[in-house]
Amino acid sequence: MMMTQGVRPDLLAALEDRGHRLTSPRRRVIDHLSDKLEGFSAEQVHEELPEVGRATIYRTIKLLVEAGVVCKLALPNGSPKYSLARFEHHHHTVCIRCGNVGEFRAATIERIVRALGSDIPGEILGHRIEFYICCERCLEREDD
Amino acid sequence: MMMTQGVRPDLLAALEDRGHRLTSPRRRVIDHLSDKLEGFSAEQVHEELPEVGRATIYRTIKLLVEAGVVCKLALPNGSPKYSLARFEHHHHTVCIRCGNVGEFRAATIERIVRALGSDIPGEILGHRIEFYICCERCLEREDD
DNA sequence: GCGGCAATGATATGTGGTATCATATAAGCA
DNA sequence: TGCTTATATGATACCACATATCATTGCCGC
Repeated sequence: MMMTQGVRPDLLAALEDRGHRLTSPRRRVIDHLSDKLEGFSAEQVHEELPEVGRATIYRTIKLLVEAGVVCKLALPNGSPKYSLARFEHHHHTVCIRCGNVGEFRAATIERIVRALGSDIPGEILGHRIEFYICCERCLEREDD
Repeated sequence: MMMTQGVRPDLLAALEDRGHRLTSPRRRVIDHLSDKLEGFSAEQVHEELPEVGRATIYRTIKLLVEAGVVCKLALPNGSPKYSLARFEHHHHTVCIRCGNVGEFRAATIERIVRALGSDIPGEILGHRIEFYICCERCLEREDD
């Protein structure tokens, strides 16, 4: 099982390492996010933390994304969603029923991506790979 | 080379086949899009076709996306972009310098996606794969 | 050619996010 | 420990991208 207690210091350190101040609004946002094993939206965090300004919520999440400890992904309709990054480089599964976000690493994908380099004209700078799924929990619930 | 003249009838037919009326605003939008070998945004089309209402631009593009003849993709920052669909199922390359959108099909990717099914808990409903590149034209321009 | 229903477009609203800027505060330094 | 100042905050305004509303228009099947 993933250790959840370890996330908070990582997020704090990520900001500190990049020369940002550990202000109390930022601590509050990070405390709040540390619990979120599922994906979250910025608006949702804003509703859950009304004592922290909207702009600060967005700014803090943006800093965490830039630091690589939170990732921004997109639902099929394009609406944004954030999730804590557990692995360095990975891809996402998003359950389109419950919105749960999973992570997976796949060496095969990385190998394919490299191999595709020759088919694609120009220089590959990055990629985005997301799988839209119906998760096991939601599949079970459908059987009721 | 891709035939460009053939796109317009395809787009018109896509709407007609789904029971939508071929109104003059829709024809105007489709006429305009037929030329667009590069990606485009809805706002851009709106600016270029001020005589067609904003809502109608968005509605028409949405219908074309639903019909599968236009695809919606996202830049790395998440901002949306549309492109004419040349192939049935494909993935995109987006040049982050000039915004040009390319398409590619890769049987390898589809095979990998199927194989990954066993690694991913739940049922795979769809996926999104986008490559962010610097296209050849922009690479050349950098050499100046 | 006409009537109904789909489509239009002006307007308002919603969501996700950034710019501005006066005020507050973290944290390096004396 | 308390000063200094660059950095961060948050209220507000604004922007991009889009959808909801609804009175009016016009496509197209009869």
